[in-house]
Amino acid sequence: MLEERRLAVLRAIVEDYVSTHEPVGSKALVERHSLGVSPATIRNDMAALEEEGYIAQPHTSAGRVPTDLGYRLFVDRLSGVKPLTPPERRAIHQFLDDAVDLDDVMVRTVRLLAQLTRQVALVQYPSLSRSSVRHVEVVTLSTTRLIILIITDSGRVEQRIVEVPRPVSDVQLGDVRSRLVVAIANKPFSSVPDALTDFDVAFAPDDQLLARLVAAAVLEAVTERSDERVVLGGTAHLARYGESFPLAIQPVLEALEEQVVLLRLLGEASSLQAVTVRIGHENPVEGLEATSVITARYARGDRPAASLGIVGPTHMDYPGTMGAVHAVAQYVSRILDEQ
Amino acid sequence: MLEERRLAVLRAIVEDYVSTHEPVGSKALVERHSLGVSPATIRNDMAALEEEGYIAQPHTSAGRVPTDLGYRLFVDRLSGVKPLTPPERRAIHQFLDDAVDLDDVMVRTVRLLAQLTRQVALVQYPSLSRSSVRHVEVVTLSTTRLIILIITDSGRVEQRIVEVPRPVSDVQLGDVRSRLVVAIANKPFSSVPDALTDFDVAFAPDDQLLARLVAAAVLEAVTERSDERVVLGGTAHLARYGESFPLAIQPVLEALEEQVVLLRLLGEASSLQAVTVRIGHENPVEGLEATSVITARYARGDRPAASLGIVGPTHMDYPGTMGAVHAVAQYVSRILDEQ
DNA sequence: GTTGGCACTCGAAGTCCGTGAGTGCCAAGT
DNA sequence: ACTTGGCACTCACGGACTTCGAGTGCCAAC
Repeated sequence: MLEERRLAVLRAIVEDYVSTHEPVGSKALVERHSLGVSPATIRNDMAALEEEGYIAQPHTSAGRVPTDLGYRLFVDRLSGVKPLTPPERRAIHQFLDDAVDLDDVMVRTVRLLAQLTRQVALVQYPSLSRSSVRHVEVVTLSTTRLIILIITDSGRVEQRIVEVPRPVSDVQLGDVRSRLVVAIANKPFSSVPDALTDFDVAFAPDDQLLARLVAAAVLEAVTERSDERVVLGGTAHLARYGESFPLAIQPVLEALEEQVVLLRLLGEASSLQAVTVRIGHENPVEGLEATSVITARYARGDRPAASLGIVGPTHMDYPGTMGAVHAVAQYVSRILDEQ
Repeated sequence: MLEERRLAVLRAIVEDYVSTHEPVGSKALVERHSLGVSPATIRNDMAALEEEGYIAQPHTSAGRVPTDLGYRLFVDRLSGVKPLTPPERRAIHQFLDDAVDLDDVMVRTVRLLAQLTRQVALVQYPSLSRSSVRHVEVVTLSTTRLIILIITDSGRVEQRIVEVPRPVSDVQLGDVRSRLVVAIANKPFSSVPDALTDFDVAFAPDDQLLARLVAAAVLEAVTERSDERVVLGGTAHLARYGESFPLAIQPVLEALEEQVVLLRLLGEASSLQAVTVRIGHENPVEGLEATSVITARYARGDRPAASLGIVGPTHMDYPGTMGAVHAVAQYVSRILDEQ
């Protein structure tokens, strides 16, 4: 009973603080929520909550503000995931259905997510590591430059440019191409390294160097996890917090410019269904101590593909944002599946 | 004599304001620059300059600040383009020489430019309109989905996905592919539309729909100026102006999220050699009234390819920034040329 | 055309309250 | 054993007031 009300108080504090962005006091709390007790009682609960580390006062004689720990408890036990409204769902549909290719899906998704959540959005390209090779093509750009194209079953195209020391004849090229196709076409990426070991030995001695170079480039394209590309959008939302809040945007913008950082933010998402929330200091990235990251995985068919999510201030609308991230991940999965 | 000193005063004001970001007064001016006259004289000149609209006072009894017009005069007549230091040149070299493909060149360039100028950097992909088709490839992704790849002579790969109503046989596909190659391989983009008119009539009636769909996709890829892609970087620099300056970053970030806007910023650059500077309100984009844009064209071989540049507050170091933009454009031209 | 002098302006920064939201604690009430 | 009203206390915030000084325009003298 007692414990229960305390949690209700915490929930109310989080909700009020998120909507007003101002420290919330006992009196205001009683007025805005029908808690059925007096401010004095609330004060006792607040003192307890503060003791336990869930809330804090910016200074004596100010209202309370949730701590990271408070948000954590709120997310874990006090809030659900708010489903989207039908109009929102419809908007997602319309927006994503018009996408023409994979790049377009990614760009549209990031825009959509930024718009829905009014936060900075991140979308990772589907992982290559579970893709397979649909087709390989080798084309000359000039006499000593080749471009190798690897088309995956997901419609993604990886390219690598190879410089060769000596001009390549059409015959040589044809030879390499056909052997390459035989070796790796329709094989999963994971088996390509095996398939290409000793790729060069079958060639005439003069062509072995060429074969080696091509094989190396293919290998690089397949293993180098260049799939780890992240699209970013909605950074303007960062500027919305009119300096009044403890969110210095410079370090955040800086962090977001690093692909590596973006990958780390998205990378550690857990299970497929759930939405992952990382709050404030829980976040492994320097410069983002005052932000929370909400991510979800999306899938292609039955296998997880990659993650998407948002970055925003810790005092955000968790239920709503989690709902949006979840919904978008689902829809992206569906879109990819259709293709 | 008189006229000359007035210009010297304007130059001094711009230089001081750019370095201190504070309105500059007559006394400070005399102290920091050896103008050889007294503050009172400077005041007279300042009054004249203000009369003519080159400088303004934020409020009575404050120093002067250059107006957009003042910066314009400064750029046109008072400042040169500051060449880079040898170490800087070396850094550019090293940084760009490691690029492995076109995407990489673009990404590295934008980083480099942002770092050198400490401003937001923009780099446009080389124009496709002057490219020619190196090779075309058609590959099936599933029975009813094809992917068309167009490899340009600059090593860029354009892709389009085509949905076809009926499954396509290997024979049909081979037919389409070979005819497509005959029709457009090694032709400049500009002549592709002509080359593809009536592409379908040579096919068997049953295959004409397929041919039409493929031709349409190729045409779209070639004409849709999808070359108009801009890479953006260094947005964190926007946050450097600690709120103290009349640069609200939100509208700027918003503007920079629109590809269309970026293209407009880069699009109207003038001649190949010169660096274009657009100051404050001269800028055609809403939200960027308080920023200046400095752009330069880069080339591939002898033909202009596209533009790159930076966006920053009007009170920036014009000579240095112009130097950096110019130098980077040159180096990018060189790199592209080598490839 | 230049200069020193001088009165004037006015934003920035500091100081000094008054106000009020908010707190913690306590004793009384249920 | 909680809850509650009462009460003294704290302290950030905002307004009013003042001081300070950089900077100005103007003018008479050089």
